[in-house]
Amino acid sequence: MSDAARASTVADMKEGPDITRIGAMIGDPARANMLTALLAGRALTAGELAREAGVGAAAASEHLRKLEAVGLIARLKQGRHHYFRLAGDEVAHMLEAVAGLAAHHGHLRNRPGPRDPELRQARVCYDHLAGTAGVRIYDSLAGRGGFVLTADRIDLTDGGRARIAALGIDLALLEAKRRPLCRTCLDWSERRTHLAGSLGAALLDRIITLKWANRAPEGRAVLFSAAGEQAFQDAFPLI
Amino acid sequence: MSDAARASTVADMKEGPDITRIGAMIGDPARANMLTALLAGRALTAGELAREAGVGAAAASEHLRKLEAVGLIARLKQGRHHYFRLAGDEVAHMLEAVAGLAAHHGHLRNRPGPRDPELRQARVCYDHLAGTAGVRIYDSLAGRGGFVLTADRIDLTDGGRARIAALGIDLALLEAKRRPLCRTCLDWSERRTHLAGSLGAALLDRIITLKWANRAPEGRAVLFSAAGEQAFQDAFPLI
DNA sequence: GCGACGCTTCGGTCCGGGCCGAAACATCGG
DNA sequence: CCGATGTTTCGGCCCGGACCGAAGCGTCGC
Repeated sequence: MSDAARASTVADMKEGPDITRIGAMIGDPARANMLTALLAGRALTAGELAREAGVGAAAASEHLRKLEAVGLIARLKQGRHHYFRLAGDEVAHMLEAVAGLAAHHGHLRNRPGPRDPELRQARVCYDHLAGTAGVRIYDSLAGRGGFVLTADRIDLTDGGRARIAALGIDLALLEAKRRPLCRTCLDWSERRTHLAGSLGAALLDRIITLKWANRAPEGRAVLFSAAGEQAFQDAFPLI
Repeated sequence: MSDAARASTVADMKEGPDITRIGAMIGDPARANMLTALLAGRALTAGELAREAGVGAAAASEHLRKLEAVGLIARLKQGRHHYFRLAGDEVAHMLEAVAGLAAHHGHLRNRPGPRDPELRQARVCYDHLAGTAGVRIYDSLAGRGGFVLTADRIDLTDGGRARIAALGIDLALLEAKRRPLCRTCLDWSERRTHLAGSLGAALLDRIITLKWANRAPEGRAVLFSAAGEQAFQDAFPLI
């Protein structure tokens, strides 16, 4: 049997979407490093991503072209720089799901790194808050009847809406957008669900605006000030 | 810069778990087909997965060893067969996330197909009946005192022997063989035990001989006729 | 005991693709 | 215009790994 004949036979057997292309993207170390770096939610240039991946400019360009072709990242040309970002929160959600499995099975990176505790405490997951702080938001809202879980959705209750509004977030503005308001996202460090979607993004944005915390200049860490930590815990009490 | 030096530099930059190994598993077409086949929730043998993947037994064995080492699938040795299933619902969730992205961007493959419900209703498990029908045989015999369960054996009672004989099965012939008469086999679609062993094989053979059902020309499906379905339910009433 | 069957291991082949250096292209500042 | 800088494209090297056939085990059935 020729390779072409076998390939077509296999293709006929397939059921469901073709997950091979996406898996191959994550399966390469250089591309995995790029995607992990982009999980911080910031747009990075080709050169920066080449350094993150540990490869030369030529190899990086090839990788970025493939990632864009598959639809995992988006390109924005600005002057002589090419900026790249994740294509959407669905990509971030998928990457976190993979990372969760990897962490569960003990496939941790060679060196935990000095920033690892900070990352577990609070980090950016694409555009919302993850880590202990992210889970706290979810638990606080859930524990006080802030939302109700249906089969596959989260719906805010009146009480939950009031608490969100008290933080200065305009819910009507968020709901006008096509993007889902509430989504769950599995946390690889806490192995718990936290809040994603436009509301999750708005909450992170509000926390930064209120200066409760600042984003680290590089990476995904979110650093709370002492006063900000206190205000955050008051805003999202447990039980 | 040497490869080793670059690798350590990259390791220092890395944040979070290593997603590369899992991505590489999904990235190979043969392994992706295996995982997709296992997404149905049933346990499949190495040979069946080799056919699903479109590769030989040797290549399939290699793939299954790697998938098991990474923790995506679990192995259950049963006789000379090796059954494989997904390691857990988290694996399924991750695969669904990847498949969702693939479907959103790429093109859909063949849909699950009409055979799937038939397989869950009645299918061949090595040489005996599994699925809803297989479980029904076990439940009917057990519920009416057809056999008694000891620590590790199943023994037919006189009442059970009479019911088997009434179907036209020569029990003395079966017992003359060295193969165990009764065995239990875990059903992966029903998650229940059903009847295996030489009696289980004889029952399936009898059902085919009596033309209550026919085996599908391909695959494992067992298709009951309307009259055969009625006769089957009369022969194995519940409670 | 024997052969048949399913799965794994071993040895070897071969192809895809990841990488780099060099050159081409694009953009900016002067 | 010019060189400097960022990115892509091209040509070629090379290694990892996917694959198969054959041999080695273990299990089943007679």
